[in-house]
Amino acid sequence: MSINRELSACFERIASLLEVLDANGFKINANRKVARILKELPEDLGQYKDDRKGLLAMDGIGAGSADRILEFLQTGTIEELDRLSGEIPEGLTALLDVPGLGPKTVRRLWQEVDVTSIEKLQTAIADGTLESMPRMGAKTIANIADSLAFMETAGDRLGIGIAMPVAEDLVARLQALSGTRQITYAGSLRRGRETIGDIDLLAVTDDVEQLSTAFTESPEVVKILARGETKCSVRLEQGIQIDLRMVEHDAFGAALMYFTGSKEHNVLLRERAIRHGLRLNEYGLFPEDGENGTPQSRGVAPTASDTEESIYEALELPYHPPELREERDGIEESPGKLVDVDSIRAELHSHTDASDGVLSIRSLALEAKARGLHTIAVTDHSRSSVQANGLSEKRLLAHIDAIHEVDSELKGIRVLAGSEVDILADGSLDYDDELLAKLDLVVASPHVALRQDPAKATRRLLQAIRHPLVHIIGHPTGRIINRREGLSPDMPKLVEAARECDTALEINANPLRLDLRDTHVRLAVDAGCLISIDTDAHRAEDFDLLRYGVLTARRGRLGPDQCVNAWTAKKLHAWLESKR
DNA sequence: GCCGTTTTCGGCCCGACTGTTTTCAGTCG
Repeated sequence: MSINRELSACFERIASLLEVLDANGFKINANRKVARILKELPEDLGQYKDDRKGLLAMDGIGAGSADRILEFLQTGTIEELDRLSGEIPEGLTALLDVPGLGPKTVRRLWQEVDVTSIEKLQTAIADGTLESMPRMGAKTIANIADSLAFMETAGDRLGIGIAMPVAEDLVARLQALSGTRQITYAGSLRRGRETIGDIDLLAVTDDVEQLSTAFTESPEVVKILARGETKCSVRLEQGIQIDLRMVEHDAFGAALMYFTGSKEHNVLLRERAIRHGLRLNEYGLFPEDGENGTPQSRGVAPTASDTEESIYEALELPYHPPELREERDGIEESPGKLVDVDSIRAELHSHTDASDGVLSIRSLALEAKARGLHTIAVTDHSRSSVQANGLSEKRLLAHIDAIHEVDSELKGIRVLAGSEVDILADGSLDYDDELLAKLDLVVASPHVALRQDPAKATRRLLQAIRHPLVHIIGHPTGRIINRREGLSPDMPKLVEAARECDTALEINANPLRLDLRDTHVRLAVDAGCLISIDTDAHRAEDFDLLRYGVLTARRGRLGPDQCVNAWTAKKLHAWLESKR
């Protein structure tokens, strides 16, 4: 585990321990916030060992946290964490992960019936101990038992590539109901996060009963978690939780903003509203009149509510697209122009049946042309990728000729001869320079030795970035979401070298990869680095994965000027030519 | 614990639903 994740886990644990000890809620939140900051930090925390000022410069890290981070970097432990851990039984905080159990209940379980672990909780349910507790009725106990059973089967957060089709399918079906006027997904899915905890739907309907019934009785629903006047919540067989909120048409913008989040973004907006003498909730932005009760219930007319744009405007803020509503995104800075799916005109990383794809060169090119691209690069695997049927030098030479032949036959699209060349463990490339120079485009990617230590990985990738014949570094870390952590190179160093050498870093759009990840993209964009968004297509439908790469790019604030795939054919080809 | 466009002290977002109670605490997002 990287030092960043390790430290983040320490602060997360401190927060949980404080929570069970019933400490000040703001103090708990402050620790959680530090945990999130450290988890997302793109650079290695090790470099802050003697840099207290650098730590304090991060928004959300104060003197207390800075000192604890330094303590950990210098001694490997945090005294406060050890002390808190000593006050609380070992397995107790694990109970906080049980849906429906919060700190108050966990504390009561511990102090009243000596339940201090998941195992003891199961026993206490089975032998009836739980029933002896006040305010612990049959329904509550049944819900806890159900949550425990659910936890045994539920795995990691859902990848966006799984969640998006589920959400779109459900939205389409509910949209078709006669009473549904408007329905869309919100939450982290709309923000384009790489993984999703649950799916949030937001709807305007003339028939609450019809929509609620259709939703809760969908065939894939295995449990109804809640069903109220404005909110329903269900769990699907895949273990996905889906919340449906029903709102009035006039409040759709406020509700969409609220349920899109992030929570932290909402808090920033609300705090700003208060400073402007306003009050923001999911029903609208209201003037603050000092009266008790919610403004919507008292019939106060909102200053803005029907669209997100109108609310940002009323708060005198630039509009923030959903992808830029994370805690790390300030609210005052204008996001500027971002890439979108329509602005992508070139695919620079794709495979044919010559290696591990399924399409012929010609079919692949026609697929690209049908999608309005002006350029497609065929980049089959190199010789070391035996598992992917990588091409020997001899096969590659013949392949180059075959690609150029298709290029000369097809009108309306340029078909480039490229290769996805392995970056070997020592940083050298899988073909010699003479052969690489014959290619129109070289994508260099790591496929093996993905557990290298960070220093080695950094040297390895720097060597590839600086190679004069390399255009793009493909999926730079090699991570697979939820399955493989991949390399942890010193990203600021890579980004700096990439900028100097005019080498692009790839956002691999495959939802299992999304590599570069959003925080790395941001770092690269800020450094002035070139970025390539590619689908790594192995079959026709893979071209549709582009959207996930674009979402990640937008989360990193990538504009069309720095995205080589958004360039005109002339500009793109000139850049490729400059490395020949 | 963090922070400052009235503050270095005193704030720190807001509402829905559930279950167990007879008016609300706890949890969640």
